[in-house]
Amino acid sequence: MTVPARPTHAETMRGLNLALVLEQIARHQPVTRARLSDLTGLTKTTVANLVSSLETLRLVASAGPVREGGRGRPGAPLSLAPGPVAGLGLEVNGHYLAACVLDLTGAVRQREHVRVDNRGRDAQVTVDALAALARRVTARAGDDGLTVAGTAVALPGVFVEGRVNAPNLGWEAVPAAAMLTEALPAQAHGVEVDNEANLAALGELWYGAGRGAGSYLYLSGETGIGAGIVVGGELFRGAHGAAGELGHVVVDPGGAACPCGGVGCLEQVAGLDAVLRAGGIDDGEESSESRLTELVRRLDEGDGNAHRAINAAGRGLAIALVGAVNLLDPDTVVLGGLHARLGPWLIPPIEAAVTRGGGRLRARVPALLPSALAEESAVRGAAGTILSRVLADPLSIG
Amino acid sequence: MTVPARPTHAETMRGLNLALVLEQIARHQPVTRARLSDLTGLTKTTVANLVSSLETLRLVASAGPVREGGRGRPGAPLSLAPGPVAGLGLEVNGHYLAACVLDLTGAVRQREHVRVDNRGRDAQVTVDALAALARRVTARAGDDGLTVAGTAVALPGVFVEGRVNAPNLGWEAVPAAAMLTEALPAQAHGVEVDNEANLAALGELWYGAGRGAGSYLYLSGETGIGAGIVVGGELFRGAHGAAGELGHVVVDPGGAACPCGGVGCLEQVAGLDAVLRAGGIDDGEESSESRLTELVRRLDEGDGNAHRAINAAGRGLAIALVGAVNLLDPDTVVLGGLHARLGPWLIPPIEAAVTRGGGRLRARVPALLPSALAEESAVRGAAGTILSRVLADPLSIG
DNA sequence: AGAAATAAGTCCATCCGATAGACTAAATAT
DNA sequence: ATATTTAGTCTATCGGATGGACTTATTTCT
Repeated sequence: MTVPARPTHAETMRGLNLALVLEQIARHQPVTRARLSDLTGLTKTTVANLVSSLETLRLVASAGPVREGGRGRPGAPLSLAPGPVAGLGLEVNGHYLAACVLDLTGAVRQREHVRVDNRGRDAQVTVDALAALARRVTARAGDDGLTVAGTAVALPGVFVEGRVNAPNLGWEAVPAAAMLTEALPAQAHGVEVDNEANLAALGELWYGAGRGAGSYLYLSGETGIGAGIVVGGELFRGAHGAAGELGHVVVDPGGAACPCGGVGCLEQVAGLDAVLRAGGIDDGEESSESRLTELVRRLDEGDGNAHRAINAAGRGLAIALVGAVNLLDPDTVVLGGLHARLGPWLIPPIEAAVTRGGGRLRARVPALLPSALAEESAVRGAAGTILSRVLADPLSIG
Repeated sequence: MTVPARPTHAETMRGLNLALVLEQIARHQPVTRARLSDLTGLTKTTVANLVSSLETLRLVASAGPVREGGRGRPGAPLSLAPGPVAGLGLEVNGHYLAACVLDLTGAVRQREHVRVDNRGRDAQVTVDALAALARRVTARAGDDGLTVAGTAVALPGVFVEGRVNAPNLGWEAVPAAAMLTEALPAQAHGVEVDNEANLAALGELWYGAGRGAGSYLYLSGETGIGAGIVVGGELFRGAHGAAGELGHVVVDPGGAACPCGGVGCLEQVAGLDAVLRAGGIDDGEESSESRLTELVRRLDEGDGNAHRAINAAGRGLAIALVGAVNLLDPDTVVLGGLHARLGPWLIPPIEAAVTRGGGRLRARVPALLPSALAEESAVRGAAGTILSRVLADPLSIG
């Protein structure tokens, strides 16, 4: 269906085949050249050629001779090199800053998580703190023999023409990408910025609850509610990159007004503040973390207000998800953040509603899973973005 | 991001470049080889080579020497050949059968529309009638010097493992693709079957209201309500091809039960039957066509029931569309079928609601347009599907 | 009108990268 | 030890894009 916009010449062909071989190595490692020839449909000769390029790029290395006792000459097994290429993932959230470095094999080589209240802090101050964190982590990764090939940052906001609106941070039209490029170490050139829900969805896809799924909806619930939509192993971003604003789907036509301008938005019944308030937990001075823990305690105790709050949230989520499932046809739904914590109470009623609503239309009802990476989904996804680019275009690291 | 699953070799490269050149000819015709070289980034030599292949495939021909008074030697302008390659589009609907033949330039070379009530008719009978229609149209196209390169069929149903469930036709698990392949003329080998809303969305995309849009939601409203989702010029089908079931989005949590198993589905307030019933128009013997005309008459007259009915439908559609727009981020919404007819009454309130709901989050509120092709969207889209395949892979026509 | 300039299109030698198949290497089976 | 089997390398070849020289058709300058 899609025709490439650019011409294809011999080098393009080589790039595509390099990526193809590298991808198969990643998927089947350790793997011999002979097997790669079968997997890719390329000749043994060509595979040997491509592999030798990948070796000089230091993306691939021969792993120990893992034999499995066949007949003829044993093959030389190849695997992704655990260095020097690495991806750096960063995250800014209302309540913390986080960073992690992944090597090509997807292993976490560095991680750091700093609790700090970023809500309402000056954007420049937050960016500087993030840059400092990035420098620390990058330095430690360097000591470990790793070179960061790129950086991606997860932000809880919507991107409009290169500027970020992040209500939960108090950011309005902040040129985050530019500020970060400025503040980050030079080797992190070409910083990418993306929505937290999108990157968390990718994190779960590559390293967490979505690994088997191939196509799903990741629900990112904190103060705001967003969704990352994965279809056929790729993120669905919509026309302007603003897809997935599940928090403002209407779930209660007669309900309360929302700051977004609408009425009865999901966020108003299933967002963090709404749930805590309805659960009878005061704003107070405490962190939302400890207030959430308190809510969970009351739920365990059987407190009536807490249960009414979570039932309302469950009903809202069910309505929104029935709609999303009907529109998007995913095969799994992953609950993250707040809703992963509340999974034990939320999942059964939502599952029932999704099965009922439109259930007769569909061959299979999507499964509902809690996030597997908890607060790390977004940083892992961010770092993975860099790795996935390297895998898709090995020559890009020059 | 995406790595091709298949190896790339010299011939693959050629195929891609052929498609690239052909696509540019389609987009910029009439166009000279020199200009194509600029547009594609391929050398003059290569372009000349590729064009000569396209000429022997009879996909491209030199159009009259349209000069624009430049200096040097004038170029030989190339255009898509208006034959012999053509695509055949078919449609089965509750109330009619339709067919059309498009040549490569997208011109309608044959069309036929047969009013017939297919609801509850035996599927085999309907398929045979469709095949007869296809044969007639194909024969006439043949007299006109056209060869049908493929056939696509639009059905108002959901596809589950190759079988169609089409409640509005009374079809359950009908192996439509197989039956059609059997019944249709041999040259139509490899018949494709797709959802009516999807093909109508493509029809509007290529030849109708979506031509400028690039990314939109097409609302296909008759007895059932479906949506075709176009993003970046491509159809979004979801994990199992069942995306776009907008009719079963929940818009009235306390509302009526729907045969799908859910409660308060959009179809129950904005589907054809629901609107007619609420508008006080009896079932009777008349066709839904004439009943709809009657509703429009009463709306013009200012009848209270009719207005209440359409207001309820508008509210439901607004809720569903606010959700869909938030999730999918299209830049346009196109109303088709029933809702195109009722556009004058529906569009203003929906537009207001979509602007309110989530309006502050988005840079631009999507435009709302009525369908430009009316009942022809789906057949045109179906035929266009064939043409788009030829354009994307010129060698496929051998 | 003739010459110079300009642009389009063709021809040819070359280069890049994949291929097929012969050849070498390293293991097991007899 | 020898035959067999499988892995990996080497070499000639082929398909297809390239760059630059060449031819052709038209406008502009003199």
